[in-house]
Amino acid sequence: MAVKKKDHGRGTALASSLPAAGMQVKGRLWLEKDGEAFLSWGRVVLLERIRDLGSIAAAARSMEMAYSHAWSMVADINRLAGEELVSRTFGGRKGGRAWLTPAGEKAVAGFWQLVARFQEWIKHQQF
Amino acid sequence: MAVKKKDHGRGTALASSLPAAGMQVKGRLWLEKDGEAFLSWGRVVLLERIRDLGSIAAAARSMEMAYSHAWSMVADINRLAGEELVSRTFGGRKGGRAWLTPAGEKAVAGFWQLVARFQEWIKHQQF
DNA sequence: ATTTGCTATTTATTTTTTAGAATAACGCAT
DNA sequence: ATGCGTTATTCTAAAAAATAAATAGCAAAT
Repeated sequence: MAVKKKDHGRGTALASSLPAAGMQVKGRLWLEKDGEAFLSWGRVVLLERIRDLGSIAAAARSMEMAYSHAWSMVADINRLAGEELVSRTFGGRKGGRAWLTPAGEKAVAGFWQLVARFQEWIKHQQF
Repeated sequence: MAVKKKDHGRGTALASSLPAAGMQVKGRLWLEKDGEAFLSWGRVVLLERIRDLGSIAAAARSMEMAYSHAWSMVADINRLAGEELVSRTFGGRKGGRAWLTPAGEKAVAGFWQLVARFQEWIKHQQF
């Protein structure tokens, strides 16, 4: 397998330093709202997949994640954001669909900007 | 309980930004050697406890960690370092003891220096 | 009305991770 | 030589996390 589908787990690094003597500094960032996990790598990837694929079910499948898990993540994200980052309808010929609101798009973009700064910082760290 | 004893788990942040609107940037760093986890917060705390308490068993107890888990962490750390960061003897009146080698002390100090830089960086990040 | 494929929700199962228990070996001190 | 509390090691149990399964509701299109 060329690229792992499930490369967004908890222990997985978001950034890493340039290797020196086989030793690398690895790191991970996430956002908390009122002390509760709000956005992390995996969650932001999920949001992007929802945007790209148009449904929570398809997004979950593409990440080899259980639908119920993806669904509860979306519920948490919307609740903690205090507004909908993901909107959806259900019913209809195609069963329903889900999409990112403008606030959702902003959150995704903002997270990746933060990650980019982190990657830049960590690149210059050494042990 | 004033201070949690087990505050060094995988999902626990090493650093966090100043809270803005209830939203905080949290982060975690670790070191990998040849792609395998080498030093992380929990492992470095374990090394410090070994230094302070003089045995792996006492260190594990103080962190409410199973001895067998602490023991295998020490084995991994020494293996990945390519030299002993923790030395030990066994047998004797007091059963045996463990201590940090100079290389072990250096590793602990170096890790906290890295963490300090990380905390300084993340403090100024915002989402 | 029926079909369709999703959302929504709960419950059960599996997997993974971590803790715990149990046993042997060790060697110094008594 | 015996007792002691550790290191060392393996195996089992428990806890946590993730997946899977199962069911109902929905509304557009046929």
